Amino acid sequence: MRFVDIAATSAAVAATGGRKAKIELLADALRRLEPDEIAAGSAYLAGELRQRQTGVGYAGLRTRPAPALEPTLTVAAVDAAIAEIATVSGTGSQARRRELLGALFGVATADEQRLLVGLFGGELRQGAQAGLLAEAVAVAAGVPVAAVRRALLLSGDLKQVAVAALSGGAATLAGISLRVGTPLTPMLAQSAPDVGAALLATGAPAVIDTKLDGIRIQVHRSGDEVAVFTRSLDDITARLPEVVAAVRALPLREVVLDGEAMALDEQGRPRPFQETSSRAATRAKSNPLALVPYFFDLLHLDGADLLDEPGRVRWAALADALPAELIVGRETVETEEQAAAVFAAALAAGQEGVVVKAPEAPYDVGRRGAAWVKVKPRHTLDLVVLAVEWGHGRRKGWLSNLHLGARDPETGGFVMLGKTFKGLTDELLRWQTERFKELAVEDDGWVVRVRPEQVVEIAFDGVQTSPRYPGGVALRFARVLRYRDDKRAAEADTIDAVRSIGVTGQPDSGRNSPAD
DNA sequence: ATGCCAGCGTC
DNA sequence: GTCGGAT
DNA sequence: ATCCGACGACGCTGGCAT
Repeated sequence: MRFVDIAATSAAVAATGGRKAKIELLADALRRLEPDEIAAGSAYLAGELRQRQTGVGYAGLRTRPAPALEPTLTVAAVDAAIAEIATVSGTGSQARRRELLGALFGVATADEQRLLVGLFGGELRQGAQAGLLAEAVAVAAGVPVAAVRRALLLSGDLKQVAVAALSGGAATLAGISLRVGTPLTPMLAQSAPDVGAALLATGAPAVIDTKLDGIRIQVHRSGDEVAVFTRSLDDITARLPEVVAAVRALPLREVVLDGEAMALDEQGRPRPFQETSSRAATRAKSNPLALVPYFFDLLHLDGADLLDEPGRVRWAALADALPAELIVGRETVETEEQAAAVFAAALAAGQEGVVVKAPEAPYDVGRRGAAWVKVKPRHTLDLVVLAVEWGHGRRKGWLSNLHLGARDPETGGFVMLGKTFKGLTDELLRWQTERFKELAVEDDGWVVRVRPEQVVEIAFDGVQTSPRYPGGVALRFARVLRYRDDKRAAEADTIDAVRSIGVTGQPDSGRNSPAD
C-alpha cells in the first residue's frame, strides 16, 4: 500500500466526527494493507510507530525539507526508513538521524509529512487511537470486537493482534491468551472524592487496599525465570533485582502478580514518590535505595488463569501463596464508617490513600471500571494567575495553560508553583481568554504574561520538592476548581501556606490534614 | 569534566 | 497522572 | 461506559557543546 493512502485515511478520520464512521474508514484501510505491511500499517493508523523509541521528537521535526509533489512512498519503505532511524546511536548519531529524517521527509508529500510529524511527535490528533483501531480490526477481519479487545489487552501488542486477526482470523486471535512471561495491560481504578462515593460504586461489603505511592509492577515467574513489567508493559527486570529476588524466593512454580513497588525510610514509612521514581529509572549497578514490592492481585498460579475468578477468590489465593509482608494492607469493610477509618489509618501511615474494591468482580484487564475505586485526599489553595499559554489542537485560539503563583509576603510579589490546564470547561476557556487578554502585559506568541490580579481556586494532590520553581516546591496534579472573583490577589494564599502543607513522604509530613 | 537539551519514562 | 467533551 | 485529547510534575540517559 502507498503511504499516501494511510495519510489520506488519517486526514479523513480526523475530519470525521462520528466514531462509527472513523472505524469504517480505518477498517477499509486495514483491508487494503498487504500482509507484510499489517504490523506497520496498523500502527500508523492508530497514530503510533512500530518502534517504541526513535530518538525523534518535536524538536527534531522543527525544520524539514520542502515536501515532494508526487507520492512515491510505500508503507514498507516508510517502515524500513523509520526502523533505521530508530537504531542509530552513539557519537554522531544526532547528525546521522537528522540526515535520515531529512531524506525521508524529502520524498514525502505535504500530507505524508503531516502524518509523519504526528507519528514521530506522538500527537496525531485524528481522534482515533488503539481503542478505535481495535474495533476497526474486528470489522475488517469479521471477528467479534470483544475477541480483538481481549487479545489486545492480554498481549499488549496492537500490531500482533492486527496481524493475527487479519491474516489468521478468529482462530489465530483466540490463540492469544495470558502467557506467563508476556505482560498484560493492568486493570485500573476509577477515582472518587471520598470513601462514601467509592462504596456506592463498588457496593458493600468491599475490600479496601492501601494505595501506595510507588510504581505499578507486574511480576511474572516461570520456574527460576522472573520478569518485572511496568504499567505500560516496559520490562524493568534488570532495574529491580530486589523484587526479582523476593519473588524467586517464593515456593511457587508459576505466577503472575500485580502490585506496587516503593522506597521506604528506616522506619518503614513511604519515601516521597520522586525517590521511588528515581530509583526505578536508574540503570546503574549499585543502588543504595531498595524498592519494596507489595502485591494486591494474583492473575495466574501454577497453570491456572485467575483473571475471570472473582476478586475474593484471587485474593484468597494470593494470601495463601505469599507471606503477609508481601501483600498490600487490606481490610474488608461493611460500612462507610469502617471505610473512613481504614482511609484515615492509611493516611496516618503516610500512604497515598486507598483503593476500594468489589470482591465479586473479575480482573478486568485494561479496564478502568467501577470495580476498583481509588480515594485520595485533596488540598485546595487560592492562587494568582501570573501568565497563560496559548492552547493547541482543540484549544487553539484559546488561552489555556495557567501559570500559578502563591503570594510572597516578604517581597510583595508572587512565587510560581506550577501550571495547569485541567478542570476548564469550554465556557471557562472562552471566559478566561477574554479576561486574560484584558490583563495581558506581554505576548510572545506562546506565553502571555498578565498583571497578577486574577485569583483562582486550585485543587491538587500534594506538594513536591521542585528543582525548577523558585520556591523550591511545586504542586502535584493541580487542577482548576473555579475563579475567585470575590478575592483580590492580596488575599491569595502565601508560599508559607504551601510549604506548611509539607511534602508527602518527608519526615514531618502528616502533621497537617488536607484543606477539606 | 561539566552543564544543557531532547527524548522518554514514572506518576 | 486529572479533567472535559463526544459518542 | 469508553475513548480521546489537552497538557501537568520530576528524574534518568545519551549526545553534544563548552
